[in-house]
Amino acid sequence: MMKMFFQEDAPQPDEQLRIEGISSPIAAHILDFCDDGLGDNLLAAVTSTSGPFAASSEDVSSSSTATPPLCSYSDDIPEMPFSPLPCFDSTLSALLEEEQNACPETELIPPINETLAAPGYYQAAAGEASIEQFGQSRLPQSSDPLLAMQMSSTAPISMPLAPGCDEECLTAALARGYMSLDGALYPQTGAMIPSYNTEASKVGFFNGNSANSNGMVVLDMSDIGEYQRMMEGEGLTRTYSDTDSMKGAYSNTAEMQNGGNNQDLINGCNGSPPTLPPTETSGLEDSTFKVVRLSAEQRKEKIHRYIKKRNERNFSKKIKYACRKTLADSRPRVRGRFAKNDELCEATRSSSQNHEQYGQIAGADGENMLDSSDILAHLSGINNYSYKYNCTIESWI
DNA sequence: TCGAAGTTTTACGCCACATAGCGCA
DNA sequence: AATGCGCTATGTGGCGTAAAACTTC
Repeated sequence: MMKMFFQEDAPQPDEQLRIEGISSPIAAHILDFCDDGLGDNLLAAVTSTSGPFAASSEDVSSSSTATPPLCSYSDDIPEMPFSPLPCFDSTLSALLEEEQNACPETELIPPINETLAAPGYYQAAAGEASIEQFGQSRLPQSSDPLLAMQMSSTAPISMPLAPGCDEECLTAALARGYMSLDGALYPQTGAMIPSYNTEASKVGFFNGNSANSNGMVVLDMSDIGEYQRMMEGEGLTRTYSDTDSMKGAYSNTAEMQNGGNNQDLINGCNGSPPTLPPTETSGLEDSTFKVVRLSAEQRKEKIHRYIKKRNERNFSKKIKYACRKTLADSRPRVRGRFAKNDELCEATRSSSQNHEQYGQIAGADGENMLDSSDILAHLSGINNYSYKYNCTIESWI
């Protein structure tokens, strides 16, 4: 039934991608079950925060290349293709959790981007192996003054927030530590990014006020929450409803809506220095931003709730029926496929006959005599097959 | 810069059969 | 209402393979 559904009823992947105007299969996958308004928000999040993936292949034709823009920080840092997944996943995770609470059937839906969302991924996130996953969050190590200025508090590198991305998204991203805290959120503190430090569970934290030459402070992931609390206590927390902060980060409304060179602003890269908005028109004045300023207590509660949910996640494959798994594990296989019991019995009998003949021949001198386990080894799944199919054993006895 | 060739990665179908779930008597 | 029977759909894991993605020349 499922096959019939997918093959006959459901749009083909490519077709659906064209329909949805999404170039990313993952994004299309997400939209499959997010068509109740949430999908709109998600789509908005994708289109506004991840420019390269925002348009379909047709739309991309207007640009010079369909490939994501590459960051050119400095010579000693390899260029990394931009990927919208981490931030998007962070946003999505928070959104989906709410959806799952509302709709139990989502349990049957495979989790999106499990790898990125898996708890263990955080351990690797700070390592080099996974750094490209967060390419959009990398900050330049260049000595370019302009880029350095981008890293400072006065000219923050900010993550433009998608219309419809609510506070939950924000706290989710904050809790994961992959969304910039700079600019729109924490203009005085600098951007938090995954560091190049290979130590697990640590993130680099750029602090414009730091005495460190790089202005970078390394925090444990567990410290992020503490940092959040600290900032709340200092009254420095700003939501993205704060128009002042957003002005510095994103004052060009048209640019926001177009998605335009969002990545340029985010990364301060893409080969050329980011273009600072020429006007002071705040995009937050747009009616699409309907946000509520939360109190420190509410914010803390949301973050705590998110972290709690995250920790309670089960990212491993869900086995609905353990008995079926046991059976499947013990079921005989032929080239990976389940084999009939009769076929196995016949094959075993045949093997046993050959074994008997071969044993008579090779066993004369005691050499080259095959052990019964060698024959059994040719039958996939035979190791666990003795629970029921005793015929194979009996045939040798 | 482009294209061909080769390599690697990813996604999915296939298989048998116990079992859940349903309708019917 | 409870029980038994028959039928169908579902779920389970490892392997092969096509397709996609990537690399090299």
